[in-house]
Amino acid sequence: MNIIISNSSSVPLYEQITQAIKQAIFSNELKEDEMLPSVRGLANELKISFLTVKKAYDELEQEGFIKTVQGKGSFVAPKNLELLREEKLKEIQGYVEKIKDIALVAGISSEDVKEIFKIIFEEDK
Amino acid sequence: MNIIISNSSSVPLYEQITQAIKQAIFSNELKEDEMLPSVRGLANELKISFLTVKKAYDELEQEGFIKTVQGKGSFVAPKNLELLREEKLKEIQGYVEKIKDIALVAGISSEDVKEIFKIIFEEDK
DNA sequence: ATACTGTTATATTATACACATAACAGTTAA
DNA sequence: TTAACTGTTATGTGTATAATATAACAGTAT
Repeated sequence: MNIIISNSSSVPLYEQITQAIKQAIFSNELKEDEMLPSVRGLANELKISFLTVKKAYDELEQEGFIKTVQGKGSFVAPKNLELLREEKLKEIQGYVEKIKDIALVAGISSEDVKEIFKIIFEEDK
Repeated sequence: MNIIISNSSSVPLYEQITQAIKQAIFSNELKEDEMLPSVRGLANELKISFLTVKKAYDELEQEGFIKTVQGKGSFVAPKNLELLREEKLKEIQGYVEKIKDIALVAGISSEDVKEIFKIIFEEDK
């Protein structure tokens, strides 16, 4: 696993881990049914507590990305393309919400935002 | 001042206040040189601690939206809203570009993004 | 049995947020 | 000048989240 985490980031360590693993799953670096690093193994590798890794894995399992079996380990769940798509849609939703907040505070109309959308999405089509 | 805050929001109270006041300044509900509610006055109105209001006001002053004078009060700063607006537009542009990248990778159509946009921007009014 | 896996419990440290209380300081009008 | 407003500062409390350390417990495989 190639995971880089930063102690100084405002993003919690366990979130950085879940993000990195999701990314690995999306890019197929981690394949279906493949075993993830053990909680203690990854913790040692990253020089953090295994509890932090466990928290990340719990979140990944909660969201359906991995399956964990006590005594055996954690494994990439059978891929569900719809789930992955939902994940990306949520990400986009988050950005749109940020845009909405900015527009609201700055008195920028939804028409102005729509115009930006048009320009960006059509600029190289 | 018509400020609505929610302590169940993940956004800190003082941030909710700064956002609301920025919005009031942008919408000209609060005009240039106009006095803001006193820290204690607004705190009483919102039934929160004046320290929380002060933190919000400190942030607003830090960002140049208001000027505070001890003994007198806090006042809307001389505006340069056009520049601020331009800044915000650029910020939005950056987010839209991120969205475009995500959508491309995940095979999400611009129509789907447009749909998300519609939902988010119309959900509260 | 041993050495791996994951799980759970308890306690500690640090930080951010919000609060209450009290005292202090500047401005203004009665 | 005093009273009643403004903002400022200091101290302490409570809560939540994040991350840690340590220890013990439980399942799996060889």
